[in-house]
Amino acid sequence: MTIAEVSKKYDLTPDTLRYYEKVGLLSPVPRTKNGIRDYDEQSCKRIEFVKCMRNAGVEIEILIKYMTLLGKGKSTVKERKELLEEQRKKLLEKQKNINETINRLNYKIKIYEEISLGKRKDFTEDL
Amino acid sequence: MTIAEVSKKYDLTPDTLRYYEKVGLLSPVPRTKNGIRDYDEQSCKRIEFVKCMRNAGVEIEILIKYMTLLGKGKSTVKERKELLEEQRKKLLEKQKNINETINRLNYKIKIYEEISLGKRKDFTEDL
DNA sequence: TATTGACTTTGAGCTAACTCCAAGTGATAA
DNA sequence: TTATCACTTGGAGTTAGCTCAAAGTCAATA
Repeated sequence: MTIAEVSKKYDLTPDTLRYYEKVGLLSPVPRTKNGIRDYDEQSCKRIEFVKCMRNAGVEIEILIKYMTLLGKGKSTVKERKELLEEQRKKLLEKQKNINETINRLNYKIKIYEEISLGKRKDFTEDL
Repeated sequence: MTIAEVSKKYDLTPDTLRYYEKVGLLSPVPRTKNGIRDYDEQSCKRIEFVKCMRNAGVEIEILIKYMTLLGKGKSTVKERKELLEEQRKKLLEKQKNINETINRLNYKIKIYEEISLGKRKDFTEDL
């Protein structure tokens, strides 16, 4: 697959794909004889994984570390597990924050709704 | 309340508090005769609100817009409601991404666990 | 043959959200 | 009185994660 195809498939710009490769998120992508990237199955899987993690806000540095461990084979399983557990912990925390904020927004929006409908003429701004 | 007290209370650095004020997230904080900030109830409420929103990743630009509308009184209720609805939509999307990623991490961690326990000697790296 | 268009590289530039620094002020402690 | 300390300001610096620009290569088309 060319970079344009992969770019379309995963909705990441070619620049971003090259950047990910440069910083070590992807093991060097195979090339044609003229040096043009020809993404294989493995590269695509990694890109999909990275995209998923990035969408959740996992830092690139962490992903580089993970990919490096992955490249070293089975001896790094324990370390990889610990790394993923740490990220999960962070995401659970983030999830909690987001849930709290959504609840707060729900409340505020409901109040504004009521004001709009004239059900609350008494409203004092409280945030 | 002094900036140091507020800083401690909300776990935000004094620099961050001054920054928030400078960019317009807080209406000018009251001062003592020597120009030292003396945070009042309203300032604290705003700080708490901003902190909650920032913890969920809501952009400062958006919050500035919201605070500006808030300052203009009841005529902006509809606009404020729309703004909050948009942010809620973004957070729901984010929540979805995070949930997906947590599920994926749970799966990976489980697999690594099994490998560690010798239950899976056959494992092929798949991400 | 000439040009188009997708690719390549290197390296600079950008944005958000802080974070830090230098220089100054004013109240309190020794 | 002198020194300390928490505060003040303006403005520069930092970090993550891209994003863009310039200059070049190569295969395919007019």
